[in-house]
Amino acid sequence: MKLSTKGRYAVMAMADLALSGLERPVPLGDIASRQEISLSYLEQLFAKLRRAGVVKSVRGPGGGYRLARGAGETRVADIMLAVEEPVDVTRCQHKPAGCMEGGRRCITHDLWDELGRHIHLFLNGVTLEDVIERRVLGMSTTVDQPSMLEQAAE
Amino acid sequence: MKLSTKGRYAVMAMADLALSGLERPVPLGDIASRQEISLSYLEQLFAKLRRAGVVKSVRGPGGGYRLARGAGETRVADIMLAVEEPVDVTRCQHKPAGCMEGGRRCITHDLWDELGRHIHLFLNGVTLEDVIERRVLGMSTTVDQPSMLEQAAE
DNA sequence: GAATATCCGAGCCTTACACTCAGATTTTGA
DNA sequence: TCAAAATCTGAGTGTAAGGCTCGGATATTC
Repeated sequence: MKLSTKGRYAVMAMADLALSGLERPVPLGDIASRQEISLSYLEQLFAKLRRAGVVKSVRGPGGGYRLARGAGETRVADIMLAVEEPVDVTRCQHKPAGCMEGGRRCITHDLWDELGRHIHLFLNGVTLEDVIERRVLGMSTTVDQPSMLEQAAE
Repeated sequence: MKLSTKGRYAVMAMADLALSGLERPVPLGDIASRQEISLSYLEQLFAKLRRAGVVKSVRGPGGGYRLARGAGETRVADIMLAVEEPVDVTRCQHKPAGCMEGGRRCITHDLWDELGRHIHLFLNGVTLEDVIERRVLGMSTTVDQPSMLEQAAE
């Protein structure tokens, strides 16, 4: 998973949506002015989020976006994956099996693999609800690993 | 901490150095050809690594680079920090206290903070020795948290 | 039918990444 | 002593991606 401000903007906007979108759909213009993000840019991000099934849209006046599921069921990892480019990552990834000639994996392959998994595990363990309830601090010292069952259910 | 191929190249080269540099200093040309990285680019990376105290250089014929400390004491996080740009990270970081007007921290501030700490903890828990001994796989499911004492010693 | 919203695609500017080039400096050893 | 091997250094280059703008199409409400 890649990490750039694009993903951060998306999560900021989604947190804003989760906070203010309890009743009616929230127009992007509102989020744009509150979070100081360009409207057109937000539109692009939310197009991806919609295609990924993270939000639903309502067109026309009184329309806007709402969460597809509850804030407690929307994981930060889903948002990042929807918005960020699909991981390029060196010359390791785009060769089918192994990144060096002769099909061997390069010496650091496992490391990046593991780091990616690590980041994903963390972001997958944080929901939008955690974010807006400010329950995130300290999570990396007391990691709450999702159970095997939860993992398998995705 | 940023994550790009620059850091990956650096770790690849350092792993190569740890493997082949047991006796004498290793010239960058050797690493460049083995890892298929441009020599001039490697020179730039190793200049940063040297300034950070991660490697030592020996000039002249028969010279090259060697690890400043042992492979077991060289942490991946040190390599990444030496080489990667010093974290830009949204408009959160470059304002002294709080990233929104009025000194409040934005709603997602804690999240990125915690993610950064999480990544650092992981990479700080992996040494070059772990990498070349292929002991990395599975680390993120059984996280070995460095003890508080180790943390404080840095 | 006018206003409000999502949709969509093209394009622009800047920056960083990955890399090249040309050369200076230090040291070895023949 | 001098040529070769190596680290150093700074300047510059091409490309791609990130962040953003613009112009408009489409859908829906009042």
